[in-house]
Amino acid sequence: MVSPPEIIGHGTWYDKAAKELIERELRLGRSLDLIRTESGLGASGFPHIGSLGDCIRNYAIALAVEEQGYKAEYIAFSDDKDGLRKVPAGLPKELEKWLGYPVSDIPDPFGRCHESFGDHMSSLLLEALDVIGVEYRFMSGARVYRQGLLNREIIEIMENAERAGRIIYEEIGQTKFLNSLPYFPVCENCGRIYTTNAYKYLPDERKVLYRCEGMEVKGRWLEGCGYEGEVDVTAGEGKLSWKVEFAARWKALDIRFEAYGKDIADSVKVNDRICREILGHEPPMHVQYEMFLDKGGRKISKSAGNVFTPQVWFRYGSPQSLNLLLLKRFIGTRSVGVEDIPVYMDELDRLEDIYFNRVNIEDPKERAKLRGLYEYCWLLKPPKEPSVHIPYRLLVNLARVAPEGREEEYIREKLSEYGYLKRGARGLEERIRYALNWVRDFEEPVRKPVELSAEEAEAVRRLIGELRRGRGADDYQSAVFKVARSLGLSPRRFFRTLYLILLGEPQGPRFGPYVEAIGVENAIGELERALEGD
RNA sequence: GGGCCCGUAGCUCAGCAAGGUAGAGCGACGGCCUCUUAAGCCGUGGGUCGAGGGUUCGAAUCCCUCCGGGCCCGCCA
Repeated sequence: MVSPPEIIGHGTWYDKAAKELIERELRLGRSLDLIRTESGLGASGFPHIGSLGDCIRNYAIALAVEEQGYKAEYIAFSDDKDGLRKVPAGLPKELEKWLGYPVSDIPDPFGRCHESFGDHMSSLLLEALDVIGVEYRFMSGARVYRQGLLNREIIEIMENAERAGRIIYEEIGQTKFLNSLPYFPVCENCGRIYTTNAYKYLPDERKVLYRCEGMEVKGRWLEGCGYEGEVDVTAGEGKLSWKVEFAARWKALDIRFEAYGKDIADSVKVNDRICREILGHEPPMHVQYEMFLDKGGRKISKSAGNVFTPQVWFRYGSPQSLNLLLLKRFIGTRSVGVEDIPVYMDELDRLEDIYFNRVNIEDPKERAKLRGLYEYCWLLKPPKEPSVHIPYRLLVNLARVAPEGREEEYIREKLSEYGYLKRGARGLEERIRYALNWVRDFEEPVRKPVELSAEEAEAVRRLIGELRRGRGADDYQSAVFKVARSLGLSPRRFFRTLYLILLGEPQGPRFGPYVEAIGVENAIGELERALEGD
């Protein structure tokens, strides 16, 4: 009855899903020569952490399929034929004139670094994929339409547009496609894609007739130019509505798996039926996951319009720590913010300890799962040796007090003193960089001028004298007590004042060694400034 | 209107896939260098796992109902 648990692949959710996927394909009698997974890349705004989640989760399934002994491939499909619906936060208002245009037709707002707006945005995501090590086959929607890769499916859908419209209505109650074709032509006159209404299909010529009559997009009316035209649906001068486009993609590109966020759940539901009933093709296996939400509060980056991008994460944390966030759980809404990065950095260290058997986990299933999760964080290419492990907060604390100009040296010395470097220092440099970035960006000392009483000012003056005469940490330490005693001041209070001056905090590391570390001249300089500011 | 997720220690949350002794961080409390400075370390306390029912030898975990909170979609993508 109680049989030992069978561990599939690396023991993770991905391995289990991959097994189900393969079994499903076997049941359907399809070829197993190549199992493709896919995700759509939004190209109309800055890629968010969640955008990367779409990619890496579908890629992880491809990896898991390969672990089962089959060939697999992940396709990153850029939705760059979609129109611009809203000017992303952080970009100039002038872009409003491009609302409704396909993002692949809009010039790159950042200059000439990319061919188009859409190209710029999707390349930001591709960059992140490269940093993380995701292998993908990139496809641009605009190019796919131009190359005619979806033509057979487009025609089939146009010929059955009435049925498609009914399916959409039945599934989600949307009436629009009962009267319009699920195809958006790019207006030959004004160049916009969301203002056109395709109302008639001419099967012999494979053309749709349309009027540029305008549409409401994100609560805002985009007035059409009134142009009436016709367009060949195989010419790549328009696109299918999302309500039917996925189905076309799935069949034409032979996609077997697509995990998606719940925001597009309705579209997937409709497309599943379109795929089966109109294209006669069994849709891919799906898994639905929750969204990643921005945590309010902390300012991240002005230039990025406060979007929590992968690039922001990489400033403070490793690619693998981001993978951990994205892979560890599928269900449950995740509110994420930069403040979570230390947690994931530390958790990854724990997983690494488990992977390298420095920490024993009794339950074999549990152990397999955690080791597997670690391996997937490295996209199944884990390092041969563990890295150095230092609690992120400790690094931040050290980075905060590290004397300017020799931060790294100081941090290394301290860590060595604390015994953290006994097993080597693999990856220490990056960790120090992350912590320094953290402190620079979030803990820029808000050193308010310290108000000194006459007595305290006198104490500071005397201390400066003592520091000048002193030689080394012990002298500096003693000086504080000497001065405090000479004025009948409580050393506790005096230390507090000194830390407020030097660090902006009421506490700090042992005074003498700290003064030595930052350089006694620097310390004296700070103290003199405090006197002047009085 | 339709759908999804969450509810676990004072606080923030992990654990739930594939049931097997209730976990972490922060806070609180106690201790650990000494010329009163420990951003560190060690330890302690703290939970009817939202409520009720079901399945099971066994449920935080699976199923059902209810209560409370949140999110997504609604003629765009």
